[in-house]
Amino acid sequence: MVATEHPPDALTVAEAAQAAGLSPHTLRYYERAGLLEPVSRNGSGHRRYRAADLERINFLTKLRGTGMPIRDVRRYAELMRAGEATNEERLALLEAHRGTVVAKLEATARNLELIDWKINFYRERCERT
Amino acid sequence: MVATEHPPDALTVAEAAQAAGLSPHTLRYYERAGLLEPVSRNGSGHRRYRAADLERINFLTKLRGTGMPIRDVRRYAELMRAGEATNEERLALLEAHRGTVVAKLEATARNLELIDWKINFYRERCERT
DNA sequence: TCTTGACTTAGAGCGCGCTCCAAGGCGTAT
DNA sequence: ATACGCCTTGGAGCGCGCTCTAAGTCAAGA
Repeated sequence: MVATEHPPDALTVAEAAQAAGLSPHTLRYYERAGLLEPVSRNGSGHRRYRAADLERINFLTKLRGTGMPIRDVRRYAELMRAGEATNEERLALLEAHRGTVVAKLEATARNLELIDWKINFYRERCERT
Repeated sequence: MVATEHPPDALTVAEAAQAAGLSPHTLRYYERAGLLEPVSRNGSGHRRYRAADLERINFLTKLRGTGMPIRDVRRYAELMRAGEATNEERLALLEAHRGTVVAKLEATARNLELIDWKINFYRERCERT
């Protein structure tokens, strides 16, 4: 069988990766790189992902999905590990990231305007009514 | 003097790079990589950028600025070189890219929602009114 | 004449973010 | 017993997009 003992509701690395839309390789890499706390293991040393792990993975994929660099995600993870005292800094990190993302969205939208203009240009030239 | 003879209104690589918000290195790299037609040279073999070059550079920075991969920009440049017969394909390329960009914008906006939620969470927790 | 400084090239190097490989372990099915 | 299949690890490799280096050319100024 694949997932040996499934004690409570824990997922294997393959299952968790699938659920997160990542590869098992990537999920292990994130853990090694300090983006994720070391996840619990079963008797054979295999990773077992529980709901809390999946939630953290979900949030980190949002961070990555908005372009936050690995090193900043790691920083965020370190702050999590450091406890409640770091709430202010976590907030600052997220706010700074938000600013970056919004700026990037706006810049992309502006760049897209010229591309749209060019698309219209070609549409007319191609006599597609 | 820096820019030897400035015959009509042509810019040196440094000037053109500055105008485009790129480095001279990058501008030469784009030319080598086929993203840009070989630009004209002065008697000493130095590049001289004219208005038409600057326009093409401007457009390619929009493509790059919306995340189009180098290889696709090169493809677009090849189509330009191949003449009017490729208008349809150029249009298709730009439309496909537009779709990719819009999808990415939407995905980013969705990802940002959860991040915003988290920001609000921390704002409350930090008792910042 | 010599120095300065921007230019030229081919090619090497780099940071990022994965992605994969090799060698080995463990638990179940045959 | 043996094979299968998924797991483990450290470390190598890769694709992308620059970014820089080295060695050399050229034109102008002192």
